[in-house]
Amino acid sequence: MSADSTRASIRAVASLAGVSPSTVSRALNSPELVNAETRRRVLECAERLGYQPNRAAQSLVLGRTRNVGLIVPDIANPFFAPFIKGVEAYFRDTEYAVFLADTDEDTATEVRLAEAMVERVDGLILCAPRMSGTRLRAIAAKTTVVLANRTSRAAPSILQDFQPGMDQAVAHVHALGHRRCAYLSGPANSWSNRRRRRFLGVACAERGIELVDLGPYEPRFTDGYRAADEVLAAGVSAVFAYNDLVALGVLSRVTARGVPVPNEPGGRGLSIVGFDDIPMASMTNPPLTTVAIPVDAVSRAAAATMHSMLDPGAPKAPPLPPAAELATRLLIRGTTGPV
Amino acid sequence: MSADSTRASIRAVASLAGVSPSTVSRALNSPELVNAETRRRVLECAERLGYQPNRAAQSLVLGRTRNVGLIVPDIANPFFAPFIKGVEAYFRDTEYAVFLADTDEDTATEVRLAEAMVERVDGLILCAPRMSGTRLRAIAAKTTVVLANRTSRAAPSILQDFQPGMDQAVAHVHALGHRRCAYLSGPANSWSNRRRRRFLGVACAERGIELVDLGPYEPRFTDGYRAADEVLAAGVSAVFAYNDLVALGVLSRVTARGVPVPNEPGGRGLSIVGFDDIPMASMTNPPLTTVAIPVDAVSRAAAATMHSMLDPGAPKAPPLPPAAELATRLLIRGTTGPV
DNA sequence: GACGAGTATGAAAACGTTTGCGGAACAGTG
DNA sequence: CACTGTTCCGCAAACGTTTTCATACTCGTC
Repeated sequence: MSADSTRASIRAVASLAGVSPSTVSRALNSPELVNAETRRRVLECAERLGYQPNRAAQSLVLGRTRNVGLIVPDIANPFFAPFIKGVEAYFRDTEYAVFLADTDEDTATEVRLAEAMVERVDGLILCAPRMSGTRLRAIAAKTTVVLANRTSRAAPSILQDFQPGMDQAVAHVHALGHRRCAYLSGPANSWSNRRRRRFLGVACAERGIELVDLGPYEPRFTDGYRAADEVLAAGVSAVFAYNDLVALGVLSRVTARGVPVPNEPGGRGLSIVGFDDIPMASMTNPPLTTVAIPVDAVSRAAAATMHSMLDPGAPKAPPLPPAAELATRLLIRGTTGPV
Repeated sequence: MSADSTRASIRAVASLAGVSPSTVSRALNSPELVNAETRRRVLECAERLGYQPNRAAQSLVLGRTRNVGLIVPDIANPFFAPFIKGVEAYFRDTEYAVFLADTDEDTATEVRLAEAMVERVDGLILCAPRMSGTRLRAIAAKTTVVLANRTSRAAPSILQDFQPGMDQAVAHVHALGHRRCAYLSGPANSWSNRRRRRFLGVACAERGIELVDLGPYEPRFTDGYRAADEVLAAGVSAVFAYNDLVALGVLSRVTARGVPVPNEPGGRGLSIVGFDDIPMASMTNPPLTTVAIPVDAVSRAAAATMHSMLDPGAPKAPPLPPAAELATRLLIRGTTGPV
């Protein structure tokens, strides 16, 4: 029921195999340095004793933990689930284990967690971190970090190219006849939010669409409720939400208020465009038109980058996927229609 | 950009403070053993050098890592998110860090991950593990384990009491006039599934409701699609799904096929009852009637149990919440109606 | 038959802590 | 003053590995 019964040490297998601990270590880590026959014997003895090298001792002498940390703002946000899974899947058949933590979208928690992790990992993957650039640099000084959805000179970052998706979305909405739209802003200190807003602004300006800013809102379903009423009050015919959760909140609330989605011939109604393409987005009624993010590519790229930074000679790890893979794109479904 | 620049060791602060390493260690860990003044000086020096004890060295000598592992079947299953958050929140202001891993609902992966974690943690919280009892015992022999949603003699388990919720659900459906219902089974080797099915069976038998078994299905939205068609073919007026994801899949597919939810006066239609009360459940149209699980209580109890097993003298950790807290209960929303 | 080049192995140091043991200083007691 | 007890602190061992260095042995080669 507990971790007692003194696990077999390297010395135990050494004496069982009639060799020195050094030889056991070599047999395990650098096979080419030991005689094939003794190696076989050592391995057999190790197997017999159920020998597992003590991680702490290895870490101590090697100066590395074989752990990597992964910090995301919110596990419950379905956008991050595939990201997490991607990273975990990458490291699964690696000697690394991954520490996952969730900051609850809170910057202070994020910093605390990052500090706590630094001591236990070789590298830290920060997904959409909100902390200040200074903090980020401080962390990056202490360990290897890779950023996703956030730029910084302190560490390499994996980014999506928001432009194509945003451009397609605006073109789509413009083609449907919308001329006055709203943007539901996400957290103010979020890099994603600023980028999305920027490209949206550019695309709208190019096409002569008037853009109303609302928010900021937390990227949660319930914040979409709040947003919905403001959207309706703002007198726009279409709305771009910071992300799908907010969009779905809007959809739910707007529908409940009897406003048709998408717009109806009579001029009433609202078109909604989300962002992320979370699984739920295709399950609603009507299904959500949204800008899809190549999250698998992003997570794999982040993991691979980390891996190759930690083990420069790693066998896996294509350095970086071609930029094209990271492009966003519009998925037209049921929540957008002609005005 | 990397983890170099040789962090300050305990020796460095010792020599700066003009004491021996032992004294520094004691000043940090057992304040009562050192003179107040020297302690102050040591602490100040440690602070000045930004000293952080080397975790690996501590682990090596203490034989404990101050890490706990948490393994769940699927992060993307929104039922687990609150569970994870609960555990993480509990350990946040503790000296423990938590390793989270996701098995992708795969037993082999689960075993692999558990094995990998055993070397890196002091204890393992297994949420709804699918592995065999034998395996479970093997793991429990190597480290401290706490189970959630799974019984075993090998380790303490935190369970929900499915009975009240199931009973309420059946009573509700019975009151609405349903007499022939289906159960959409979850994974065959899932303890939750067996329990849910059992109590459901009993409650239905008591009230003279005929119960049709369908499945098993994976607990995913898309499996709900598949299930929906079988449900419709089975000629039942109400269905109990293994969990909310499946229920929502059914809802989506059934609605798409033009079958009203809930039942209409004419005799057509279907009533749907889910299980878990995931956030999405209240967001659909109509919102899902479901059996809510006290997931916060379960996760906190699991974490607290682990904590008190690891540090018997822990200051926090109320041993176990009263059993009542762990009872499930029915949430009547929009997907159930009179037949 | 000595020598150089490999090849295979062991001894020991090192990694950074914690902690048992003992010693020094000091105060209190007879 | 001799003693006992306390308080504070340093020495050194120990934790389980990896790796450097040295050594012993085996082969060919001149």
